[in-house]
Amino acid sequence: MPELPEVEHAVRLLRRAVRGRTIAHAELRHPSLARRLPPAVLASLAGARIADVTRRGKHQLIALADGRTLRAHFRMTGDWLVLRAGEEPPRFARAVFELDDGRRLVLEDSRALATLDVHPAGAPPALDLGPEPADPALTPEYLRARFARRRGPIKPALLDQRVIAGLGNIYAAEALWRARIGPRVRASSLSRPRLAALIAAIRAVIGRATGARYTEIGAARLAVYDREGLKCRRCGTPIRRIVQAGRSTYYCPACQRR
DNA sequence: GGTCGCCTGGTA
DNA sequence: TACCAGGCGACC
Repeated sequence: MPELPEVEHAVRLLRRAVRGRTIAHAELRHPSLARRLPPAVLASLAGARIADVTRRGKHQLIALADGRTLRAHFRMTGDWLVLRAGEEPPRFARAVFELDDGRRLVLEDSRALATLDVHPAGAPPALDLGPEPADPALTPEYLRARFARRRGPIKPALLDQRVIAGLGNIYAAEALWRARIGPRVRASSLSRPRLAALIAAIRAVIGRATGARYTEIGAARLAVYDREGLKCRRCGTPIRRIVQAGRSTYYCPACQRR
């Protein structure tokens, strides 16, 4: 379940598995998805050839040869499975796409918060996302401008996808720790050098979105996330947990400056 | 800006 | 039984 590297991993898997294939049949297995995709739209996916799979932020964009875009967002627990012909979809299969070669592409999502949308040809999704972490357009000057009128703390601001696309709760906390910036510091108060350090930290923790999954990175590599009460890897002070904008924030109260 | 709701599960 | 969960949009 995904932050940007996990989504990138999923996109690569998906591209390799389904590009060039045609959807033979599409089926939804949860009412919250059915609410988004009317039966007629779902039925219209049959016969569509998959031209390519790309990513923008945490959105997966499945380009269909007829010009439409099938957009998938994993939210908290979504993932793709590719089943060989005859394999049974698992308990948490929320959408099943049967392909022309008999394999089935399954959206697996225990919490059922993931979304699927179909965008008509000629009307690609308008996502209103900021630059990707790896985008050279992500500069201290850019962040200065975006944060200038924000009164609130930096941590929730980093989760705003309109500012930076793809940063999630874990890596926002990790990046702030690396840059030694306290999560409650006002976004607008950060100087250019500190923003430069923050950008470098974001790139370091996200990696190059090489597709390493959180579970494969292993919790041992994380500096603060989910480490409440454990010693800061830099200074030994116990890590603290607070709640900001309804999300957990983990940080070191000693070496992350206020 | 903050809080809640969406859903359902895993874990203390 | 209660709390927590990697996201995000609606609402105040």
